[in-house]
Order: sequence, then structure tokens, then C-alpha cells
Amino acid sequence: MDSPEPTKSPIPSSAAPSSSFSPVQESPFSNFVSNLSPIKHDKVPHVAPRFLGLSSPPLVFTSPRINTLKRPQSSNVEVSQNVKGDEQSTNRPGDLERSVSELHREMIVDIKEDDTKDSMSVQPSSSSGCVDEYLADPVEADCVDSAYSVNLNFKQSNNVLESSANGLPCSKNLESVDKHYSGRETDAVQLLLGQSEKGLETFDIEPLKIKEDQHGGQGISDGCRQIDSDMFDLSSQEKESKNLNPQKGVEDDGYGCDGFLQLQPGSLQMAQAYEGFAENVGVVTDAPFNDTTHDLEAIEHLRGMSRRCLQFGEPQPESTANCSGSPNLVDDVTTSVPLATSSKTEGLGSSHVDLSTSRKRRLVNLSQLAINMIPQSYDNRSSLTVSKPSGIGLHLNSIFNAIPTDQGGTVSIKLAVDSMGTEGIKSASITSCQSMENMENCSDAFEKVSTAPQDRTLEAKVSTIEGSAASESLCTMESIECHMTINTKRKLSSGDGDINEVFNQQSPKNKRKKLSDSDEGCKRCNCKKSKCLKLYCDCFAAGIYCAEPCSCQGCFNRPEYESTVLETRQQIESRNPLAFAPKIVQPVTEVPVNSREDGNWKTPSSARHKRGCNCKRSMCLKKYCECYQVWNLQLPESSCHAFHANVGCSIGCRCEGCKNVYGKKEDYYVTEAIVKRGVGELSESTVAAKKDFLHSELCNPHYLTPTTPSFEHSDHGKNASVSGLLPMRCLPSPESDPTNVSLAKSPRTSNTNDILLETSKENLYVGSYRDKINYNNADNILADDCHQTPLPNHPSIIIDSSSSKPRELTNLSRLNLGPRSGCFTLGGSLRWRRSPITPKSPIDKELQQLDSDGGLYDILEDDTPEMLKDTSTPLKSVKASSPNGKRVSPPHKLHQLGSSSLGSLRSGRKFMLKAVPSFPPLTPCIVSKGNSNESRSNYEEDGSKD
DNA sequence: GAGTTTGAAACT
DNA sequence: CAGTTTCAAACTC
Repeated sequence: MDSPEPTKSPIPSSAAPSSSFSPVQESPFSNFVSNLSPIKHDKVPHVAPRFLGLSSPPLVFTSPRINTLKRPQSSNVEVSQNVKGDEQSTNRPGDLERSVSELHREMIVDIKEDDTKDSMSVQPSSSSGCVDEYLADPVEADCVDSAYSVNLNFKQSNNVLESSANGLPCSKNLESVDKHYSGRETDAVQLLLGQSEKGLETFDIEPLKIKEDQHGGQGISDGCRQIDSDMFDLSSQEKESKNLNPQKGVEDDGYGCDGFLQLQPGSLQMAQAYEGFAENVGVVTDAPFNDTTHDLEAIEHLRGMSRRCLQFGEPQPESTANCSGSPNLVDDVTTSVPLATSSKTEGLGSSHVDLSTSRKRRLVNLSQLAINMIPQSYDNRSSLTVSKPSGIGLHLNSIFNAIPTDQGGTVSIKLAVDSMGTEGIKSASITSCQSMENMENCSDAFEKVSTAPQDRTLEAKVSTIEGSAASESLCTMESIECHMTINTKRKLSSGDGDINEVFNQQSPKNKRKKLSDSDEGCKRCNCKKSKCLKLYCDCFAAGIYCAEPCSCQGCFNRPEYESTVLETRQQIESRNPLAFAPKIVQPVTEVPVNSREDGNWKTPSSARHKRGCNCKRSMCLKKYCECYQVWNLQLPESSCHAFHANVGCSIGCRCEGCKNVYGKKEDYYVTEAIVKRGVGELSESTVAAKKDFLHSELCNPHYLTPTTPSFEHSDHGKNASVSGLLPMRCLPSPESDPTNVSLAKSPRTSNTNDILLETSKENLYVGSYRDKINYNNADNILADDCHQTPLPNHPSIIIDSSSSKPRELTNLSRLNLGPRSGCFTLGGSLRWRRSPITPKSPIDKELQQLDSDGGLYDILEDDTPEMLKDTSTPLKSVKASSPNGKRVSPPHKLHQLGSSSLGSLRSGRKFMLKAVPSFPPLTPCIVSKGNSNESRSNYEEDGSKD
């Protein structure tokens, strides 16, 4: 079911309602699809399909990966649907199209004028890319989270792209479009109009002419201002001419656009137009329309969305191929364009945005987007929830770590934004993203952005807007984007299973291109004897299906063997609930001390390995060391991103002669000792650090994947000492040692986080509780929505938000429970995942509180710490918790578990174990609903066992 | 590309 | 729980 079937299913669904794109449509199928594709995305480059349906098989990464995977899927699904709709629309020579085409022309003209000013330079996707990225970010975030939730926005973007694709009679046109950047917008428009036949070149020329003709009199300088007005006018005209239902658009906006797209009034309109797009068959036309009518920003958003969609699109093609009721269209789009097309399409979409968008607007829009995005997550559930981590527990963590490390809390946000933008740009031009390169690029982009005053303003706005939430969303966005690109690559490359088949369908060439483009970095497994059914296999461990990039032999980690995979996963999880949990736990604790001062989060122990390494000869200086190891996301995805875990060794490590560059075990002790000294005192610096840390964490996957800590906890602390961070946190568990918490924390507690925990258990609990509440509220809302309108209604939202999140939320809401022990653990992990975004607002509040109370950490910690706290035996070393201690797939199931056995919650382990095993199936809401009980039962069983 | 080294994962 | 084996990645040549 997970991968293949779902993908297929979506097709019909999409096909059925060609015109209507109601988010609901995405529902089950879309969810499945999203899940499937997302998996791929997660691994990104490789497009490794995750184990969708597998309830137990945590989707690969219960935490982040799943989300990422899902996102792409959702996007794909949506896209497929959209495509269908587009096809229909495009195919239909409706009056709307005509009118639209006309409008587009006008639009184009206007845009060009604007572009000439702003974008002329911008045209190169790069410049626009930033904005686009920003805009896109939201979308991406949606996509990312959307794993479950199908972001309307994303859909819209997808729709646009698809529509464009549809409009393009020939894949070649798309390519040409890509090549002819300037012509992109026009091309897109034309495509939308169905003028693709003429060819890109003609488009380029025509639009220009049009500009001259229509706006010849207008100065370029006027472009921006007038453009806006013109845009509006045009939009209104278009609407009228098209007979499009503005209302629909508005309503739709309510879904997706409001959340993300709502930027400015104009942008809103744009968003609406987009939404209207999705709904209306003439989506394509709408897209252009939006571009023209709405602010460039909106366009960029759309573009970014489309772009991301495209990126996802790679997977999309798969999904589309699988799902698309009309293989022709799919084939046309996918095969002709495949990955490349996706990128191209992105380029197109981006180009539109780029051209149209002006920095200022961008800035504004971005800020708004950031804001909107946050709400959207709630509203839409889609992106915000993104649960960055969803992408990948470890990987994400590593990624996030990297980001924050570089620039720290707020900075990380900026990076996220910037990176988003840069990524978008690059991705536009370059579909394939190379993990490290991408990151670097992102960072570079970030720098660039920072340099630009406008960008700065944006950044500031973003940061201010939702603070951590925004940053998170952004971060997630970035990661998502990266993943997206990677995923697309992977999708392209991946041909395994149905999903893979889909890719294959697209076109080997495309795949190859993508692979080649993106991917050298994206390594995948090379298993020969394990059949990719053991943790030896990175893919399997990551919860991803093996794909083309893999050179494994006798691989069973494929959609075709889903049942086998699931069973195996279950077995492994039964042995070690944390087996699939992220290995790296966030550094919450450590960051503050050394790294902060230095500004290096990475440095010493920003993140910790769950179990800790056991190096004896490598001195923790080689990749053999899991702490030092460069986590290429461990997953294929990671490989692409190639994020360095940069995890310092900690007490948990049993390494000998540790020389870990990122933090020696000895150093860790020292730091701990220092911390201990100051533990009792929460200096302002610590508080600030905490704040920063929170922000960073928000961005960091760890939060998303608090599981690790919990897991560690759960591990029983076999290595109590082993798991540096976790143990630290765990120790504090009030229950276990309320009074001695600090003591219990022991050395590790030294970490600021630990300190915080120590400082006030109450605070922690309270904070965590609050978080829970907040999250719960949001979750509840989401959950309600989900439940009420499972997939269909809020496909995007429900589906994605870290796919599992909705479930979790629902579970949480159910559980709601409370009291800390159980609730906390679950809530924490769950919250984070699901609400990295949603929570933001709450988080911000909490941060503020923390400021005053220093409880922020609590929240953060709560996620894991609570888990840990709950864990009866904090000291148990990580190993104990998870012998393997590898990736603990966190959370998804945690909620369920929590729900199932609140009473058992106390025993962190039980909880953890339950949670771990019960990874929510990749499939979104549906699964969650249906499986929730199962997972619960499982958890409960585990708990009973415990 | 083949072989070696390494340490995690799995097994006993 | 400890020890051993298996495994695949990382590394070296």
C-alpha cells in the first residue's frame, strides 16, 4: 500500500475531480502518495520511498524523514491531481483559457516591466530565487510537512507547474523554457494558456512585444507600483474575463493561501488566485494571472511553490504517473520533463516569480509569508507542522545543527530563509541539490541575503514574526527544500518499487540527469548480504526504501516487499524500540557553553549521539565514528545534504582516545563539570543561550525528533552515562529524582538545558505542560480537523505536518492527558514534530516566559527531557535503551503510545518503546486513524511488557 | 576497483 | 551482559 498502491490511488482521485483541487481530494490517496513520494524526498536525492503504510516501520524516520518524504508525496499527489485538473483545464479550450491567455499576456507585460526593473537583474533565477525561495519556503515547508497535509499552496504551486507542464505540449518546450529564462514567465503563461506549441522562444519574444505594446509608455520604474495596481486590475480583469470564481479563490486561500501565501492584500489575492487556480480548471491560467495580478512576491511564492513542487515534482512525476488517471499527461509531463522537467518547471515557476517579484515586495511578502506560514501550519496544518525533522531524524538533526551552529538561533532562521531562497534559486536552475553543496549554497545565499538590506529586513521580520516558529518553519523549509531537491533527484534516480517505477516511467534520461546532477553525494546503501532488511542498511535504517541509487543486492527493502519490510522493522523495533530513532540527539545542552560563545553550535557537542560511539582506533576522527561521522543524513537523503553531524563525543561514548573535533569526550566532561558549577545559577547568559538554543532547536530536527532523547531514556540508560545529552535530561526526571535531579543529571546536566531542567523542575514541567497545552491546542485543532476531515478536507494540513503529527496530535488530544509524565513525553516529542511551526507561537510565548522564568528550555527539553524524565531510569545508558541505539524513530507513535498508556507513560521506557515501535505509517491521516489504535495496542503491549 | 580497516549491528 | 560474528561503510592503495 504504502508506496506503490498509494501512488496509484492518487491518480484516480486526481483524475476524478479534474477541476476541483479541494485539499480534501488529496485525502487518502494523496496522503499515500505524499507519503510515498515524501519518503523519496527525504532521502531526497535518491527519492527513497519510505515505508508508507507500515505502521510500525516508522516511516523511516518517524521524525523528520517521514515528513519530508510525505511532503514530496503530498506534493506529488497534489501535482498529479492538479495535473489532471490542469490537463482537463488545459485540454479544455475553455473560454477561461482564452481570456486567461489574454490576461496572461497583459500580466506578462506588466510583469516584465517590473522585471525589467527589479527582475531584469533578477531574472537569473538566482536573484529572484531568494525571494522565491522565501516564498517558496512556505510552500516547501508545506510540502515537507505536507507529507500528510497536502498543502494547498503546494498544490497550487504544483498546479501551476503542472498546469504549465500541461500547457506545454512538448517537454522540449519546458526545457527551452528553462533555457530561456526570460521566457520562463511568458512560457509559463503561455504554457498555461496552452501556447506552448509556439515554443518558448516565441513566447519570449511575444511577451516582450506585448510589454512594449501595452506598457511601452510606462517606464520600467513604474513597473513595481503600477504593476501592482495593474496586476490587481489585470487580476480582476482576468477573473472577470475568465469568469473564475474569485470567491473560490478566496475560499481556497482560506485553506492554503491564507496560511502561507497570504502576504499582502495583493499577495493574498495572488494566493487566492492560486487557490482559485487549484480549484478551477484554469488553474494554469490562474497561476499566471496571479503572477501578474498579485505581487511579485505572491508570484514568487507561487513560483517557489511550484518550484518546490517541481522539485518535489520529481517525485510528483512519479506520483502523477502512478496516480494520474491520464497517463498521457503524466507521461508528457513526467517523461518529457521528469526530474529535469521538474526542475525546469520549477525554473519556470520561479522564473515567473523572479521576474515579477521585486525585492521589497519580496521582503514584505517574505515577512508576511513567514507569518502566514506559521498560521498556516496551524490552519493548513501543512507546512508549519513541517516538523523539520520529519525529514530525517538524524539527518535533519545534523542539518539543523549545522545551520544553527553557523549562525546561531536567529541567524539560523535567516539561514533558513536565505538558504531557502538560494536553494530555490539553485534548485530552480539546478534541480539536483548536493547535500553539502546545497547547505553551503544555502549558507552562501544566506550571506548574500544578509548583505542585502532588504533581505535583512525580511530576516528580521521573520525572526520577529514567529521567532522560533518562523525560524523553524524556515529551517524546515530549507531542509525541506534541500530534501525536496534531493528527493527529486532521488525520485529521478529511484526506480524501485512502484514509486521507483514511476520514476522510471518518467524517463531514464531524466533520472540519469537528476542523478548525475544531484547526485553524487547521495549515496545509498550497498548492501549485499543483509538484503537491506537490517540496520546495516542505511536505507532501511532510515525507513526508506532502496532506490536506484542503491547498489544493493537481493534487496528486499522495496515497496514490493513492503510487508516484509514492515515485519522486519517490527521485529527490530521489538528488540530495540529505538532502533529506528535518530541517532543524534540535539545538543540542547551543550550548545550554550562553549559553542555559543564561539558562535559555533557545532563545535563541541552541539548534538550528541544517542548511544555514543565506541571507537577504539579511529579516535573519533573518522567517519567510522558515529559521533564524528558526517551524517549524510545517514539516509540517502542525508547523503545528498551531507550534513555533518558534528556531534561531539560525550559521556555516553565509550570511545578510546577520543579526539572528536566536535567535542571530545573529555571536553564533555569538563563542560559538564563547569555547567554543574553553574547549574544552580541560571545566568542570564544561560537563559539567552537557552533562547538561542530554542530557536536553533526549533530549527533543529532534534526537537523534531525529541525521540532520541526519549529513546535514550527508554534505552534504559544502559549507558546512562553514555548518552550524553539525553541521559542528562533524563536524569532530571522529577519523578525519578525530584530532589536530586541536578545530581542525577550529573555531569551532563552541565548543559544549559540540563541546567534549566535542574533549575526548576516545576518550570520544566510547567513549561512542558504549557507547551503541551499549546501544542495540544494546536494539535487538537489540527487533530480535530484531521479527524473531522481526515485526509480529504485538509489533505495538505492533515497529511503533512510531519505526517505523523496529525495523528500524534489527535492522539495527544485524546490523551491530552496529562499529567506530565505520560503527556509530556508524548507531547514533547509529538509537539515538536508536529508543531515545530505551530508551536512557534506558543514557543515564542514560552520563550518569553523562559526569559522570565527560564522555562523555555523546559519546553524544549520537555520534548525529550520529559520523555527522559518519564523514563524511570534516566541513568540507563543509551545502549540500554536501544541496544542499537541507532535512530530512534521518535515520536510518531509516541503519541499513540501516550494515548494508549498514559499510565505507563511514567515509565519513559514503556512509553518510549511503544512510541518507537508504533511509528505512524507513512501514510498520513488515514493511517493514523486506522492505525492509531493498532499502534496504541502495540505500545500498550510494549508497555505491559515493560 | 579491490582490498583493508573500522565499528555498528546482530547473534550466541 | 559479554563476547563473537556479521555486515557494510569508510578508508587506503
